[in-house]
This record gives sequence, C-alpha cells and structure tokens, in this order.
Amino acid sequence: MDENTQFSPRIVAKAIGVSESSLKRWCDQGLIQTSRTAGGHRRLKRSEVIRFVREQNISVAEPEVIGLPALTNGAADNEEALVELLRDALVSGKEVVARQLIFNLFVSGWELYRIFDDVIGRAFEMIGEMWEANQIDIYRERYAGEITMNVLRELRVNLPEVSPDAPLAIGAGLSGDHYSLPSLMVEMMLRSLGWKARALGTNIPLDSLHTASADFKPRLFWVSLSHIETEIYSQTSGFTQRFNRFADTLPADTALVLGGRAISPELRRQLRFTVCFDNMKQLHSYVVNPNHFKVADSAHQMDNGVVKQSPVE
Amino acid sequence: MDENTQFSPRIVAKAIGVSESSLKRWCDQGLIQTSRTAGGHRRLKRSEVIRFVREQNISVAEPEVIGLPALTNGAADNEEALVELLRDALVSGKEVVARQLIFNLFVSGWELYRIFDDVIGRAFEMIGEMWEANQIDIYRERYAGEITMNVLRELRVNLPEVSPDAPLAIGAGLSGDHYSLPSLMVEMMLRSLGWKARALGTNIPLDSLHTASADFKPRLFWVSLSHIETEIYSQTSGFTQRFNRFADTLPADTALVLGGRAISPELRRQLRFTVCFDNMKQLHSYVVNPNHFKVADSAHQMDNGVVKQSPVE
DNA sequence: GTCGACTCGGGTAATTCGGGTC
DNA sequence: AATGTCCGAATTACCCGAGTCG
Repeated sequence: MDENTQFSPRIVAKAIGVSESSLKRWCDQGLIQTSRTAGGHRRLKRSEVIRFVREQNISVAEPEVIGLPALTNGAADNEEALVELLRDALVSGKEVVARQLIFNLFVSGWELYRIFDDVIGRAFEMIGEMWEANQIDIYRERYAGEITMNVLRELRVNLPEVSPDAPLAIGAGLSGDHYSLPSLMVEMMLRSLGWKARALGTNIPLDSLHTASADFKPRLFWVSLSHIETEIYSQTSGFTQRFNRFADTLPADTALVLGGRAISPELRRQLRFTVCFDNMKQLHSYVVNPNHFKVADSAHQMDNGVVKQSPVE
Repeated sequence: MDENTQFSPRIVAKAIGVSESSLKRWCDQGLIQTSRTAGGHRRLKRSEVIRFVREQNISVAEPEVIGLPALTNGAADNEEALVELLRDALVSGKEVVARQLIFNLFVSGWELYRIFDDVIGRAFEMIGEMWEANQIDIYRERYAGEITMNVLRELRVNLPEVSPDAPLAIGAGLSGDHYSLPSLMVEMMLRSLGWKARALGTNIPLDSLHTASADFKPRLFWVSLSHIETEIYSQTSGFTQRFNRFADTLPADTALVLGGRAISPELRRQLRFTVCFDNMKQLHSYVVNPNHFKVADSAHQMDNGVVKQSPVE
C-alpha cells in the first residue's frame, strides 16, 4: 500500500472510468501532479490520483480504496501481502475493500482458479486458523463468507456471456451440506471457460440430483461435498452405497465431478466418479484438457471400475 | 457492470425517455445526485437514477441502455399473474426472466417489502405447495432459492447509498439455520430505509451474536429463526432460556427484532424481544414508525416484561 | 539489443455545456 | 410551470504513426 507507487495514464484512466486523452489533458492542465520518465512518459502517484478523484467526486467510499487495478500489479510481486489484505478486509467486515481486491485481480486477467485457490482460499485458511487460535469470533468467519458470496455473485454478472450451444454443466451440494461457496466457484469457473453452468443449490438429496440429471442432461455434473451428514444415511444403505448407485445411473456421456473437503482419502477410494479434485486448479485443468487428465488419473479410474467419456471433445 | 459505472445525461435521458435538457434541469435542481468531470460534464450513478425514477414514478423506456434487464415480455396486468410468472420462471430455472420481473417491480417504485411479501414470498408458497403435491422435485425448490439469491444480491448493489452516519443494524441466522434469504431481505429493506444494515450470515451461535453486538453496537439487531436445531440445545438449558439470556444482555438502546417461520405462537410467548414480525411489511412499519408499533404491541411487551427503547428517534 | 506492449502527441469526430427560445 | 429543441463553445472520446518502457 505504498502511497508513492506510480501508475501509467492508461491504468488510471481505466480505473476512474475516463478516456486516456482526458486524463492526459488534465495532467497537462496541472489538475494532477505528474512526473515524467526520462523518455517523457507520464507517471502518476497514487496519493495524487486519490486526491483528484475525491476532489471531483463527492461520494467516495473508503479513502484507501480507489479502483486501481494496478494496485494488484504493484503488489503482485508479493502475493502474500495481497492475501493478507483480503484476509484483513474480510475479518474486519470491509466489503468494499474485499470487492476491490477481488475485482482488481479479475480485471487484471487472473484466471478464476487462481483467485479462488491462491487468494480467497488462502485467506479463508488463515481466517480458520485465527478462529482456532481464538483470535477471532466465529461470526467473523461467517461474515467473511457472506461478504465473499456477495462479491463473487457480483463478479458473476461480469463474466462473459456463453453461447447458447455451449455444453451444459450443473452441480449441487448434497443433503446436509449448506456451504454454497464451492458450488458458486465451480459455476463461475466453468462459465469463464465457456460452459453453461448452473449451481442448483445446496442441501439437495441424491435422489433429486438424479432427477436433475435426467431433466437437464448435462455434459458435466459436479457434486460438492463440504460436509456429509452421516446420520441421514442409515448404516445398511450408507452414503457410499447410495452415492455410487447415483453415479452408476448417470448417463455414460455425463462426467461426474467431485470435490469438497469432506472427501477423505478413504471415501475417495470408495466413491465412483469421473474425476475428483482437491482445488480449483485441478478442475480447471481437467475441463481445459480432460484427456490429459484422464491419463494422469487412469489408474485411479480403473481402481473404481469406472471410466467415463470425456465431457469435452 | 459494477456499481461505480457512471452515465452521461444523454444516455440516461434515452433510457428513461425524456429530453436531455429536462434531465439536466433535474440534476441542477438536486433531484438526482450528480458528479462532474474535471471539465464540468455531469456523470450519474445508476443507483441514483433508479432512486429518482422510483420516487418520481417515471417509467423506464429502455432499461438496457443503463445496464438494467430489458423489459421483454408481457406484462402482468394483475398481481396474481405476476406472481405466477415469477413462480414459473423460478421453477423452470429461468433466471433472466426472474431478474427482469423483480427489477421491473423495483424500478417501478414498489416498496421492497411488497416485492418480498406479495411477490417472492407468494411465489415460494406456491412452489412449496407444488413440492408437497409431488408436482416438482425438491431440487427445483432449491434452485429457485438460488436464483432468488442471485437476483436479490444483484438488486442490492442498486440500492441508494446510505449516509455514513446512518444508524447501524446487524443481524444473523442462528445455529442450525442455514437459510440466508430472510436475512438478505431484511438487510435490503433496512438499507432502502436509510440504515446501514449488514447481514452477518447464518448458522451463528448465540454466544457469538453477543460478541457481535458488543463489537458493532448496533441500534437494531435482527435474528432470523427459520429453523431451530433443537438437538443443539440441551433440555436443561433449552433454546428459550439461552435466547432470553442473550436478549437480556443486549444494551437497552439496541432493538432486538425477531422473525422467521420457526417462531411458533408458544415460542413467541416465551422469547424476549423488542418486536417480532411475521412478514416484511410489519418490519417495514416498525422501522418507519417504531413508536406507533410499540403502542400496538405494548400488551405483548409487558407480557414479556421487556420494553426496550425505540431504535429510531 | 530485440521485442511486444505501452505511451506520446496531435488531429478529428462525437458528445456535452450553458443559455436562450418555443 | 414544465418540457423539448436549437446553438456556439468547450470537453471528451477515438485514432494513429513515432517513440519509449521493461
């Protein structure tokens, strides 16, 4: 958050939503203090930019948060600092700051899986640790999740539209799982990769997922397993058995994709699926190049006795 | 796009179908909050435009030019037809239609409590009945909820900004309650009435709500009770007892507002609160005129032995 | 030193300003 | 009283060949 970090006119113009020429004109008029490189390129100090926008726009939210995508570029050499900024924004309930940070990454061209894994995911790891260490109250963690949902759902609106004939993916969280953040992330990632993706929601029983599959006939069906409410499933027909029955009844051309922190190594061995991912990057890789992934995971696939067709040609 | 995008008078004039001069005059009269570029050109925020058209009962001819959902299909001449349109859009997963319907109501000047109670609420009542009658699968109901959350969170960013010194309200859903729609609605309603309102999330234990109250010192604290997980609370120190202990430790100038379908008449008699509401309209009335409400509910208040100060002067 | 991406400066088209009038 | 149209001057947006940055 160095106040003296410098920005090029293009970056600042984009950040405050004016054309580059207008900004340059204002610089030349002396409205914004500008320094020059040896070759004559303008450089604008952050503090000057902030002063300028406040002067012309009365309602600016938080002084430290001016929409400067370059903020992230400047801090990109230190990704750790970025994560800490987000963590602090989330635990202190500063939704504006969190939105700015995440949006800036997005407009800077970060792939969604990196934003999810390396920034949001890590921030929440830290928040979880803070809670375990009794440094913060549990409502702070919940509130952080709420803010993240808000921001991501706003970001979702800004994803490029997908063509109507794009392949369809649907997904959901199972009964007892009320954690909708993972499914939202998967939906957004798939959408950014050109899929028609829809998260159906959380707390949905397996039987209903079966119906959903029949109704939508998706090429990809993801299931998020953040928490498995064991008491729902009797011992005789336990979770594994019922899940595998669901997996077996899926059409052969529907990829069943599994993820979530509730998947223990043991559970992973027992469940049947096309692919199971521990983080968004793996899912990204799989969707971008399912064949490559199939090879890498083939031993596992054969263990499970299930090899489904790839969902993408 | 994001809420910080600004529009020129020409664009806005085209959107709401008036001449550019009229719009400029309205800006100069202070009817629409306007910022200026360095060169003196007016720039209008979307939330301000929406607030203006809502207040003046202006019909938006071309919503899409300021990034609002286009009004395509046909209008429901009566409220009943409208609810059915929304219900059908929700059960068939047509998020675009649902967004269009709800946004149109909002820009047409409907109060949020009416949208929530009379349209969204009734649509979900119908959806619930359809599910009970086995006409639709449960995932349809969940998906409908997901879509509604999406739309409302988009609507949320278009609410007018509240002043920094507005009274603060926070609220949450209790442990075992994972239903975040009610809290989102309350948050939006309070915000539209000029409060700084923040939903902290769901599934938060009472002890943590106590901490939150101490941290934020809100003038109003709402608690959503959609579902009470009875097994969490042992018999000896049951839910009622623990809740009332929480209520008693709240500062006297914090209004405790209760709502949610899990509040049975019996529970209502036993719990202590400032006010308890069955629908959004009641909450709206209370916030707009808490004194009037206090009188109406005074008998009840005395039953509970609790009369708190009103949160609004 | 090469190279892709960015910026410079200036010219031009499009938009907006404020005011006067219908 | 309020809205819509017109106008010269000013502002902003877009474009592009040459030069700079990293």
